[in-house]
Amino acid sequence: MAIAPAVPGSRLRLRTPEDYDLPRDVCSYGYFLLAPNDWSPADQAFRTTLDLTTASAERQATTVVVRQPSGRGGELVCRFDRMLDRAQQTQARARLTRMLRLDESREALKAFHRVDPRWRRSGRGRLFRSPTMFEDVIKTITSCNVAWPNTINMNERLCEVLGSKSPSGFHAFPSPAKLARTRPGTLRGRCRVGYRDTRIIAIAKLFKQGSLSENDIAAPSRTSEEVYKDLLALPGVGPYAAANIMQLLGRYDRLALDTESVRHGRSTLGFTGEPPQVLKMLEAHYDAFGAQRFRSYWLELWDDYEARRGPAHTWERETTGRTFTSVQLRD
DNA sequence: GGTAGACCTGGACGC
DNA sequence: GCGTCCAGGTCTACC
Repeated sequence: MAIAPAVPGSRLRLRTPEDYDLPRDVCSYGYFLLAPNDWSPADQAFRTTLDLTTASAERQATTVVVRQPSGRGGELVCRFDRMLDRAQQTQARARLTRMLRLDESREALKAFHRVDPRWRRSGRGRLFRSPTMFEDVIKTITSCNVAWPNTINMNERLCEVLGSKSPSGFHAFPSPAKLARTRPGTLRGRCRVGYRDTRIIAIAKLFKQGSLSENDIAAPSRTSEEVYKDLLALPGVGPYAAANIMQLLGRYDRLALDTESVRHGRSTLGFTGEPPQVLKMLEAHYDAFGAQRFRSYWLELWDDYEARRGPAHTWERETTGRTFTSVQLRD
C-alpha cells in the first residue's frame, strides 16, 4: 500500500509505555486487518482514517500514518493528511491511545505475565482494538456467522459506502449517526451485511441517543457479570460476541469461544469429542488463568497462526490477512 | 433449560 | 455458467 499521506497536515507525537512495540502490539488481533485499518509490512507503519469533530462541530475524516522511528519503547510519530484544530488533536490522541492500547502500562502487562509467564519474553499482551467501542461492537457483529474474508468485505463496504472521505481518499468507519439513519436495504444491498442490517441500525441508534456508551457500560465500578448481561441484551450480540466485546473493553475474564476455538482445542490441545464437549474442556483448561483467561487463550491461538503463516507484522492485508484462520488453512 | 431451524453471504464443488 | 451444499453465531419458537 501507499502508506504515506498524499496531503501534508498535522503531526502529533505520542508517548508510549517503555516496552511498547508498534509491530507487535498492532498486529496482535484480527481487527488490524479490517477497514479502515491497514498495516504496511514493508514500512512497518500503521494507517487508519478517523472521523474527527472540529471545535465548530464540523465532522472531518483524516487519514493518519503511525510510525515508531526509534523502535521499541520509543515515541510514536503520527502524520495526518489535514491540519487538525485543538479539539481534533485531543480526539485523535484519545482514539489512537484506545486503538493501540497505549494506556496499558508495563506494570499492567507484568500482572498478566505473572499469571501466564509464557508471554513474558516476547512481552505480548496488548491486543489491538478500534478507536471507539461502537466500532468494536459493529466489527464483532460482522465477524459472527461468517468466514473471515466475508468480515473483511463487510468492513470495507461499510467504510466505502457510508464512511466520510479523507483528503488522501481513504474512508473512515461510519459514525453511529450515519448508520442510524441508513436504510436496511442499503446495508444489505451495498454493504452485504445480510440479516445483520436491522441489528446494526438498532445498535447505532443506541449509541447515537447516548443510551449506550463505553463510560457507562464499562465503568470500573461495574462487575464483569453486569457488563456481560448488558452486552447480551444488545441486538445481534450473543455469548460469543458479548465475551469478545468484553475483552475489547479490557476485561479478560471470559472466553469468546467459536468454531476456531474448537479447532484449536482439537489440533493444539489434543481435545477430542463433539464441539459442546470440546468447549467445556476449553473452559476448564483456561480456568487456571482466572481474570486473564482470554489473553492466554488468544495469544495461544495467535501464536499458532504465526507459526503457520509467519509473524503477523509481515502479513499483507490482501493475501495472508485474508487466509490466516484455521478454516482457510484447512481449505 | 434444551433443541431445531431460519437467517444471509460467499466459496467450494459437481455437472 | 449454473445450481447445490456448507460454514458461521444469533434469535425465536417450541417442547
